[in-house]
Amino acid sequence: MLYSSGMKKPLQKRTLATRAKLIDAAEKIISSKGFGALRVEEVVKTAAVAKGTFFAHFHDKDALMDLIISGEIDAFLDGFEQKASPEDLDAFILHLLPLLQFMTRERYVFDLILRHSGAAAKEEIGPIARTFERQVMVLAQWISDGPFRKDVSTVILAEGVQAFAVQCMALHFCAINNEMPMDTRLKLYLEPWLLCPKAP
Amino acid sequence: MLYSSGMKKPLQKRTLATRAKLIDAAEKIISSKGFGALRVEEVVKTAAVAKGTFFAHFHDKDALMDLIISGEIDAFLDGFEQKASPEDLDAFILHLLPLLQFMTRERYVFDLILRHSGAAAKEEIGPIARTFERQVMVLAQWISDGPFRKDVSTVILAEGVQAFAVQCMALHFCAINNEMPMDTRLKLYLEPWLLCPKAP
DNA sequence: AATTAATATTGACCATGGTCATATTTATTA
DNA sequence: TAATAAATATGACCATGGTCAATATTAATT
Repeated sequence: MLYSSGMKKPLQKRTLATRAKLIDAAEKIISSKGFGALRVEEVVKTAAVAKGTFFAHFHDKDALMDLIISGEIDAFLDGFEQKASPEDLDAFILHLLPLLQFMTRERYVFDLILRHSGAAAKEEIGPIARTFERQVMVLAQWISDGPFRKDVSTVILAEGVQAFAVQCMALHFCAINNEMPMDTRLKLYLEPWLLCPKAP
Repeated sequence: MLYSSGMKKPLQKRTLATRAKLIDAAEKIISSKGFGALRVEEVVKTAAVAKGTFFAHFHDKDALMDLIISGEIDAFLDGFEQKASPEDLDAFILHLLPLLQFMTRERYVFDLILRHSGAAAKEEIGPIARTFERQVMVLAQWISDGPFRKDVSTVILAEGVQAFAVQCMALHFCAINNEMPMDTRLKLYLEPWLLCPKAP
């Protein structure tokens, strides 16, 4: 079974070791071939365990991806919390951009993130969904610290930024015509969203 | 092969007939068991053709879904174009709601729509992606006709509405806690988005 | 009508994610 | 430490989407 934070005794050395072997194997494959090329068969072969073992540790392939990708997103958020809040809209977008670029580095990754961002339909909220909540908190802080509109709750504003970011990322995968870079498009949305009761 | 609008001679009676059989079979299955339960095997069995035939008509299962779902969305948009534009924000949301409810009737459907809304990574823009473009046009018209802000391009505003709607639908699938109905949440976003330079 | 070219259909086969009864290992108890 | 219970690991097996060389049908050409 899958041990997520707050569950009963996930102890037992062997378990942790196997789990680590699986994750290591997966990360190795991902770093050489990308997320989309990961095959469960190859993970278990690399980790030298049986196929069934994989599914004893992760509910499905998505769950492993969820875990690994959320780890990367969390690293970005850690970085965000380190740095000072951006002092204007351009800096705001520039700060955010690397995360958006990671999320769109592969179509597969973006689809998976999208699919998991709204929390699993199940009872348990997944790792990526948690990073989305955390992202809202970070963005809300940025907004609260910056020269942005004050007539709307920072959380709503932050959720809006997230929605616009998703929109931009989705359009990023669009057909030929759409050559507008993500950050340019994002500014198009965020200007009227964050700077609305215009200050001169 | 798949004949999308604007391609060469899709004629030949037999082809059209087979294609219709496949779509009919799919719709029959969907109406009785839902989109998520559709199996290609069952479609071809119901349509009394071989499995390979399915893939001669549709690039993959998603392509068929794309076609059928886009048909339903287009029906909503037809309805929207029939009726007069909503005269305030509440009516705006109420008009839109049935479409959002259709899109969220099954998790499977929502995921598929999301995946296809940003246009296939390929060269050809798919049916659902086209409905999204069309939706922007309809929403832009609504916005232009209604008592909404005029300081931003109606197309940008419409794209924003779409982004917020997607956000609300995604959150709709969230875990237990999230009991806020979609329309309530949508209003939370659209009020500051569409009514920003507030009129009394 | 007969021949040829283009198009459509077929179904055995493959790739890959996921299941589950059984076996093995670890923890607990007598 | 031996016996027992609980937790883990195993791999044959299944479900399902998708491929493709071979076959059959329709259209075009003589």
